[in-house]
Amino acid sequence: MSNIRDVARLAGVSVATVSRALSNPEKVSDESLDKVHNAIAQVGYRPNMLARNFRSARAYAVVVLVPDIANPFYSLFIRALEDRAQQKGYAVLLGDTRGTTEREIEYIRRVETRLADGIVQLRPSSEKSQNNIPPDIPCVNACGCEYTTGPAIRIDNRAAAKTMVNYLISLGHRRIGVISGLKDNPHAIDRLEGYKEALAEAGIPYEKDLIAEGDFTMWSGLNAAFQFCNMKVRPTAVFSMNDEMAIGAMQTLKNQGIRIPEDMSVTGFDDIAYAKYSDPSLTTISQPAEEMGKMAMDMLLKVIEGEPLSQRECVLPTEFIIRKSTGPAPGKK
Amino acid sequence: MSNIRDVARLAGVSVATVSRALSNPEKVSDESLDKVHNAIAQVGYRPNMLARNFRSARAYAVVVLVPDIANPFYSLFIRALEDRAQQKGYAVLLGDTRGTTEREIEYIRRVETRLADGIVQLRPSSEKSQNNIPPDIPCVNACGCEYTTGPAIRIDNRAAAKTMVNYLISLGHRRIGVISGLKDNPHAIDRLEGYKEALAEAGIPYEKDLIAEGDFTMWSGLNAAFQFCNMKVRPTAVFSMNDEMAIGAMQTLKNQGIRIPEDMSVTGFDDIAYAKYSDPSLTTISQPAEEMGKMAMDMLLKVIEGEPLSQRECVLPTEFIIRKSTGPAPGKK
DNA sequence: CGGACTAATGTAACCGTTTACATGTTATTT
DNA sequence: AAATAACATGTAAACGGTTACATTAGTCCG
Repeated sequence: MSNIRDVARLAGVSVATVSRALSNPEKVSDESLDKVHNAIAQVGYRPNMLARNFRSARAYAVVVLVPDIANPFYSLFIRALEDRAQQKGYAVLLGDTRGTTEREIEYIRRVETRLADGIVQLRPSSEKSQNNIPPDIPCVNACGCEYTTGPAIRIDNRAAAKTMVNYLISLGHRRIGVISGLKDNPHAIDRLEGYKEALAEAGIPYEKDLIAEGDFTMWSGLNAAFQFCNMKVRPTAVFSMNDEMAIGAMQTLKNQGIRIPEDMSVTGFDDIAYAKYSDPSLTTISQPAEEMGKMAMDMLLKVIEGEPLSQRECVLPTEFIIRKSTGPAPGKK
Repeated sequence: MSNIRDVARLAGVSVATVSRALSNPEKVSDESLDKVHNAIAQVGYRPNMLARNFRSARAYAVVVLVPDIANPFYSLFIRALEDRAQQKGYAVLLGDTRGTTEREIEYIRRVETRLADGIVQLRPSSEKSQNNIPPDIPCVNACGCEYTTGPAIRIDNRAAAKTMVNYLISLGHRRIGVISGLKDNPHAIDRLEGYKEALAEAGIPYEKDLIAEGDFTMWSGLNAAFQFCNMKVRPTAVFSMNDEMAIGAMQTLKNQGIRIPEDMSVTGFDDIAYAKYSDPSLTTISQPAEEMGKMAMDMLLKVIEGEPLSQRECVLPTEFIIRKSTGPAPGKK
């Protein structure tokens, strides 16, 4: 494998000139440039980026900490993140933590040992939930909530949830079930807040029994729905905190002979690709996953470069999408 | 940031001893080991992996070339791949090509410039389809077909398709539509081969009109289904080459008032998570995505280390899963 | 007791770049 | 014509580890 010295020798110039020809061509005469390019072509030289990175003390890589890459919302986000990273000359190291702290720490070590320059954190974190990332390492939280500290990209979960519940209320629903995420999940907390606000403003009392806990998987949505089926007085609408659980729940409801939306309305959150193709298609909140991925990368790069951020956190707008899984409450028109 | 020399000075030993204490502790006396560990703790030393990798001329990273990370089959595969990579001390560089050759080449350059040690290729390739990866760089094709050359992990697409079509035939179907991938996609070619074989063995003539071309997206499945709806004599079953297209197709069929499976059976391929929750749940072929991811990583590591492979290609078994989207052909029982 | 061997450690070269600084050449200014 | 600036290039010192080789001290054995 040829190195920069081979090229220099063959071109009849110094290594410095070769190096400059590659990274600062404007500082090199056209004549030298030619000689260098010919020599490079002749020996099939490829600069050793490992050496370059070592010298510049930069990995030109970022790790993305994601609870589960198989989750379609995350994969959409990561696709956009990676796209932007590639444009900027950075690599993306995949850090699927499977939700474990152990794994997360292993990946954080990667940046402590210089194999990556920073972290995009997709685990929603708040001041309460433990944060394993030391304060001195560049990081942006791309799935933040209202209590997230440090650089963050997020949506207004509370407002989005409130919009959705307001809509259900406007359709005449008064008993609105919730399929929540795990109780301590920051997103679940924010969204539940929005739910409560909407109820309060409509003068509907909050009932704890109407909250079923899930874990954002279809399977948990499927289970949660049974809780509603078995109630003496069933809710007429269910607000699920993500699309997967909503899809799982609809499965249960249909199996129990409950028609959607005639007997019960169901709503989701995220607007994953399948939401449009579920039966019935799902009324949901669309998160700008791609926009978030791009911004997270841009923001992280600024932190890495030490540039000041124009704003500590960036709250992106969501879109409210009405499809066929929601309708007037039974008995109303 | 402290380096190995700082540690050596503080511990009162040489840099060589520190280096050995970290990578070959058995070559160092207990006494020195202690001194080194204390010094490391005292200055908070973290070895600079960039330097280590540079010296060892290894990136300890592999790139995974994937046409689209948002495709659930791929993300499942990658999750497993990454898991294994992490175990073996390797990082996974995400290389979402979006199907473009340009992108693919940019990522291949990453290994030519030593930023990665090898490639896992998820784009199905055959001798015919262009292969941009130079023969000297370690690579395993993890989505191979019958004509894939070089180290490969794959399933027997032809046999799996044949099993599926045989099943449909056994239910009395004689007009069986196909939603294919792009004509030149190696998977589509293999699977179509299986389809033809099954028909031939049952004495059913092959009709070109029954083949609708899609591109593995739900949207294309949705479109393809119209082609069948508009036929004078509709097929009574549709064999889709992946689950997404099947789900899209079912959407169209249901909208046209065609009942599944009473009027028309629909089958998929891949067994993505949503296949179980679609309406009706989808009869499909399950690919061992996780197993494939693990094996691909193991295989690539062998190629990188220069170990001989016990077998050039590894063909993994698929599972045939019957759900509710298939039933007897109309009129049969 | 001396030679051979082993274990622990140190010294310094090396990996392939980048870049500060020095040098030489040519153009521009006074 | 001398002084100065601008440009192109070369020399060599980093960067932070690893490791071949040299050195020293201690052990074993005939």
